[in-house]
Amino acid sequence: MQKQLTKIQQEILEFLVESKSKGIMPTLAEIANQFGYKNRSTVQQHLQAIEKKGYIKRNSKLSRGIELLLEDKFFIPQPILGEVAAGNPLTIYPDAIDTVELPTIAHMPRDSFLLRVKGDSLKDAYIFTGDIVITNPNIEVENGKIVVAILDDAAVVKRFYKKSDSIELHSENPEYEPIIIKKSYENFKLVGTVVGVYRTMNKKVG
Amino acid sequence: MQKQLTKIQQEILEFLVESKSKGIMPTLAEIANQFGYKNRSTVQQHLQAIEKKGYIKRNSKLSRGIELLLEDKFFIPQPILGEVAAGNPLTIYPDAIDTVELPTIAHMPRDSFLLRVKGDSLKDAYIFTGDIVITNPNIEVENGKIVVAILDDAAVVKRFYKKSDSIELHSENPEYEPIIIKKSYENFKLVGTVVGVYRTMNKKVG
DNA sequence: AATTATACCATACAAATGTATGGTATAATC
DNA sequence: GATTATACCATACATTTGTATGGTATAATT
Repeated sequence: MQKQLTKIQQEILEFLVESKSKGIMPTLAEIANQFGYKNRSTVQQHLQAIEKKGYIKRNSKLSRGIELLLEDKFFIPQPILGEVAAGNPLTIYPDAIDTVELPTIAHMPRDSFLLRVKGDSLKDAYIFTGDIVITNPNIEVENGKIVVAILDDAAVVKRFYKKSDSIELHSENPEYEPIIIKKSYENFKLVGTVVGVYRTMNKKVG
Repeated sequence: MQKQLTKIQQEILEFLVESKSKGIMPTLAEIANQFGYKNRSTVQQHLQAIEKKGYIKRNSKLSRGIELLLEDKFFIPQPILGEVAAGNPLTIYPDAIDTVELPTIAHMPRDSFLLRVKGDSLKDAYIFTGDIVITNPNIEVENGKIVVAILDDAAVVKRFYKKSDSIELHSENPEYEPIIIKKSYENFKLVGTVVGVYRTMNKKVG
């Protein structure tokens, strides 16, 4: 069991976790700057205290060498941009509707975003309500891949098939009919390709 | 479209991706050391070339300040240590049996490892054959969590319940009976807690 | 009353770090 | 034949970085 951190130590640790989620650990100077300290020694001493209590490990003389221990106990909120329907289309929201607490284990590349799935039309592709799909708008959409698309101002996640004069969005669940979009139809936009599915085990599922 | 990298540039870029997956970008000196260069300027010039071709961004004067662009095109092979049965116990392998290409989006904490699931006893917890479970041995096992355990030299992934004089491993699939282990039984060992599930979308599933 | 933990500051220093400049050599391209 | 890209080297330098030491002040604990 870890010892209790003081409020300031907790704030510094949170800053470390947040930094790590952005991909780069801060230097002492950057931490000092963040908290308005005029001196790196102040930070140094806080870090020593945090290390002594077992939350981090400082790698001697290595720049940006702070390691987070107990990584999976640190959670950072990530915005969820909307809910995406695996069954019938759902409305997509302009701003983040919710946040999901991803462990620092799940790094977000800058150009990807998260969507939470609602509905069960992709259940035969093993994607379920509550799953977070990692969506990348910069990956070329290919036949047979699972994509996120906006159709009439609603978002869907479906398997993509390009035909000669139309685009078909298939569900894997036979209860749902494929959506067929004629090429002339304008209220259709591909958002991105689903590159992965991530599910945390923090909350009991099922 | 990106310009073609030379072989050396490609190797350096791969080293950067690998480093990032380990959580910390290298300094010029560390790269030089890795490739046997006697001088940081050599690295500096390679990085300039890689940046010019659009693969990375160097943040001026910032230590370890290399950013990876096109992150989702970078995949790093991670060893899968074995197969884990969600149904009946499977043999566990001493060494890596395979590798999976995880995108850099899925960060591996140093102390976690990957196991590939085989079997469908956890299908009601939405874990299926082929899924990669991220397992952390340093997280306290709690009631109701999904854990990996070794039972008679076979590995299983099940939901964990501690009773007064026994441990029960439950499947979510009613077709499988719970495994009940008496406290006196010795050929049982908890391996770790499943902290996440990752599934790539590269191969067609279903 | 004495001790300890916390929360800052200033000053100092060796090593690490990114950067710059100039040089050599080879292969490919124009 | 001239130019350009590639692939190294050496030397140099201003900053950055982690670390060390010593100091002040407050609150909590013994």
